[in-house]
Amino acid sequence: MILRKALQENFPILSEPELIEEIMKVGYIHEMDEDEILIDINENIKNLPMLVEGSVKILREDEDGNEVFLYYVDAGNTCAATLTCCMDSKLSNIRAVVEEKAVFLTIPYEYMDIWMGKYRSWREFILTTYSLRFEELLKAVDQLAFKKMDQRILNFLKEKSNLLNSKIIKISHQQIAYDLNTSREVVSRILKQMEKEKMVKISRGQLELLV
Amino acid sequence: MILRKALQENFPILSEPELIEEIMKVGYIHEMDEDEILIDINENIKNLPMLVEGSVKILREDEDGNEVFLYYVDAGNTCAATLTCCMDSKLSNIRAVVEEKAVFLTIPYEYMDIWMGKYRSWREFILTTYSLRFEELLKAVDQLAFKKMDQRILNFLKEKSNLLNSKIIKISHQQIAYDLNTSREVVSRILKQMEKEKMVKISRGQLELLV
DNA sequence: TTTCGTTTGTGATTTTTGTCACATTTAAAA
DNA sequence: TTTTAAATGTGACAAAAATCACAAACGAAA
Repeated sequence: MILRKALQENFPILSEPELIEEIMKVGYIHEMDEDEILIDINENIKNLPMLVEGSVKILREDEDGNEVFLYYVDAGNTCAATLTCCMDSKLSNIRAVVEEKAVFLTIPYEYMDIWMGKYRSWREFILTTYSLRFEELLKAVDQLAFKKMDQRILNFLKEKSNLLNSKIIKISHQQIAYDLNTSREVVSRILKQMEKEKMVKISRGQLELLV
Repeated sequence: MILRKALQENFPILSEPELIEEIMKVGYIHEMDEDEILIDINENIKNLPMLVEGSVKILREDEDGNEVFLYYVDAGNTCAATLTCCMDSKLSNIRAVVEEKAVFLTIPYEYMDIWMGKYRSWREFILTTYSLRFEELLKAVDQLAFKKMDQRILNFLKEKSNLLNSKIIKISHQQIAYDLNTSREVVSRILKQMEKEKMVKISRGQLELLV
């Protein structure tokens, strides 16, 4: 019952009644707390997590363990990198960490392909997901290729503020540094400068975005 | 006849005979020379170009006209960004420039969705394309996020050498600078250093990769 | 052969980012 | 209240990249 409502509200694109019935049969609800790792790098993924509540941060890692933030996935969406893994049964090439306490609707991967042939709206959902994630990834490329660190920090804060729907962001300078693959000192200096320019208000473990 | 052979050789994944017949009916062959722009930013794309011969370079541009290289598409493939455009009838968010004289098999966009429902192998082709391009894009992110300019140049040359299947690469320092969104001087200096380390041999308008 | 445009070389300087070594501050736990 | 760990501030310095201002070399065309 609750599942049905969650589907209707968050995934209205999935409109075919028979598809919804199938999802009800094979999907199950799963919860995870902030900072828990939903998907790790090189993990073998057997289920597609469709996000019903909360949000997830997608990260990329290099050989030395350096991380870089790619994009957020929030309610009504799922991660394209995961689609790939499920379909081709490959290992995950990204990490997904719960950003806000999350509720998932989890679909065993074997149905993904079956439903592709059977349900028009499932096809639309999968393709829309790819399309959206591709665009998100291009936005990440833009930041990395064209922006200096001050712009990247500002943009990162704006995105996060948007996601949380709050101008107040609980995060340490070190965490920002991890997400943007830079050093804590650099973040601190730039934030200080931004405070001078009345763009943020700095408190311990918290920032208020003023723009 | 030639078209049928081109399909068989380059897109063996498209295995259903009826699909092949449909492609024969609605697809047509199109040629383009080196440096011609196949798709430009903000272009409205009405056809899906499936690459039968040659290769194409995919670029991203920012507001100021700076460019950055994303990945190559070669025979047997198509561009994911273009899929998105065709399906959702959005404008292109990337530029595609012919790298090696190219032959395309062009499909009017209205068939893309129809075939998704009708042909299993077409679905596989589209999803495989998305999956491959997504991975390519992640590789581009890795370069931008984690590598210094010397590594990026070396990697760029290796990719290009691989694509062309030749250790000899005809390119100016300026063009490398454009593709990596840096300055010509930086490229020249780093190449000079790489020459000292016996990694390349520099000639005017040409490089030989020694590693 | 001379001319001219493109390509490459290079030194000097600045900006941006990263690193190191500590000092301080603050919130929470003991 | 005291202790402790995490978070932040800061100056000095190094490294990487960008910018500027030319000089030189080369190849194609006149």
